[in-house]
Amino acid sequence: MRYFVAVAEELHFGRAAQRLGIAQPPLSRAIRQLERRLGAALLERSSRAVTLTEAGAVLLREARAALDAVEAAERRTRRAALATTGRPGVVLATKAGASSELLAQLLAAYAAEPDAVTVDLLLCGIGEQERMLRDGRADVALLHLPFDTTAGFDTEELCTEGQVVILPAGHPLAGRAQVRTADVTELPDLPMPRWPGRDGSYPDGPGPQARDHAQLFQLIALGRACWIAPESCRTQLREDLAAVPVLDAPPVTTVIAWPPHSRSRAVAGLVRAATPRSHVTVV
Amino acid sequence: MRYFVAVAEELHFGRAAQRLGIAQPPLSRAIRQLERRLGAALLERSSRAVTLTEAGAVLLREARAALDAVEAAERRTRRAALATTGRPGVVLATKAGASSELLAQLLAAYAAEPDAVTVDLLLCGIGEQERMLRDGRADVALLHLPFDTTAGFDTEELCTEGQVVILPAGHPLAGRAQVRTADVTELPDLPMPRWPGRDGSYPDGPGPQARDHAQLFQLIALGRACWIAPESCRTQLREDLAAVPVLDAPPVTTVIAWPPHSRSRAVAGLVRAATPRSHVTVV
DNA sequence: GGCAGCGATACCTCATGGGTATCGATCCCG
DNA sequence: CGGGATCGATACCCATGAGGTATCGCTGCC
Repeated sequence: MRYFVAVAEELHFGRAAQRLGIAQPPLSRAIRQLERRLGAALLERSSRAVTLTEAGAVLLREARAALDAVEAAERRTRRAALATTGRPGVVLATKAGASSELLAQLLAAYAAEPDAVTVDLLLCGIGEQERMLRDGRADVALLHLPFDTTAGFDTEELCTEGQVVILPAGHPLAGRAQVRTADVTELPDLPMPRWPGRDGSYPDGPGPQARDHAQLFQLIALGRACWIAPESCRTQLREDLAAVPVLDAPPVTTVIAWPPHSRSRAVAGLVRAATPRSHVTVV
Repeated sequence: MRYFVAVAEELHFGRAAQRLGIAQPPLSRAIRQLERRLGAALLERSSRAVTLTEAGAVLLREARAALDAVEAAERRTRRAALATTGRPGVVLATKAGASSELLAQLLAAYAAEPDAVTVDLLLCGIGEQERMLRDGRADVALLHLPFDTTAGFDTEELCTEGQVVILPAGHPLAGRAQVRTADVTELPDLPMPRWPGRDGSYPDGPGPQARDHAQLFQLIALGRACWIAPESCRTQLREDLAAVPVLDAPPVTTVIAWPPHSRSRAVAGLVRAATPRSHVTVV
């Protein structure tokens, strides 16, 4: 299955074989044998290009999920073994540079619990938290709707906030009490920067390229870009930047998410610490 | 991993090997090797009994999920291949004998869709739908909260209904307009029947044994048992049975559920057909 | 104390996964 | 229009390792 995913992603037997660290002929045979076992044509080989069939596309999705599940099984078992012999811990995946205040509160609240263990933070790129949770590199994650998808996880809502546009301090719009999306997406002098995708390549289009938040803020301060972000980022803004609420931007909801069959008491503790409201309303 | 799950479930190398169709020594070696690869003690062997360690319990849960995911990948790919060459179809898992009216409506509404395909019904025992969905034997399922758990699936609420107690027509309580749970659980003459678990064995306790709904209704009609069930079962009641609403029984919510990464247009169609309310409210 | 039950070990066999060399079909380009 | 380059398939070989049989060693138990 790992083999099939590699070929389906590369759409090229040679490169896929190289990526897998094996030769090309065994890979060809393995795929053919998988096709015979499943009784399904997975790839269309036209001697010049390889394309996925309908069934191949289905298998690609399902196989990714399955491979993530076995990786998660191995990783979580290793961690569980470490936890009994050495220092126990729990891995929390969160977006780099987001919700620092909420995160600090959460960590403080959890640390106050009687059986709290070490919380290892895993700072992820855009949308990487889901993957981390799925393949076991993280035990629990903070996700941001509507950007991330919570499909397949148990979640608990933490907070909802509006979005602001981040502008250079001197910009004409920076004095406004509020703006609308159209006001800032159509600024020819301040285009949205482009972020690298998971493969490290930048999408086409106008706007400068930014690799991280520091670069992003630098670009904005220089008057070369603007950016829309959740309100809570205000606490991290430099002095030469301004934030103006965007009225019609979708509100961002932060949720804490964990794999549905998790029985870890550390994860349960974190979730409990993250949602004190339920206790409050009960009392 | 299959090997480990077998041993962890049997807690006995010999029986597990037999179940797997292999000899005992290779199984011992495979487990030991898995333990070395993961760097974790999974089983406590005390020469007279085998028990799970902490890490072993984690792996058991995770490995079950992973194995289900792998099976699901194979099954769904096979079905996808069949769908392109032969007759396409979608498998709907539902509890045997439940929500027949809702189900009929759903099937009718879906059949009216332009690109509807054959819907194969998979009638499941108590709580089996989740398993079917997880390991790919079903593409979509009707679940009943709070009995089933929707963990790990995408869901859409269909309807919520109260519960009724089913009594013999002549019973004193049958004339009441409503009862409370305590009124019927403490009837010494009408105990709740016992259902077989997933392994086919009956739990201990009072009450007759029933294997299916026909037997259950027969027992009630004979004045040997009573039963609490969702309101909608009234349409299937025989004439010699009566149903009385139970005030404080938890309401039952029927939801349609599907695996979160499903991109099947048939599943999407079924969900759309199941939730016409969104269309209605829009119009 | 002998026996039965159970997991571990020793040793053998063969199926299978992987490697190298090569073929056959396209497409590209001069 | 033909030669070379590209890429997947095929043929053949070898080594690893999964699985089988026989047996050991430990531990309760009658």
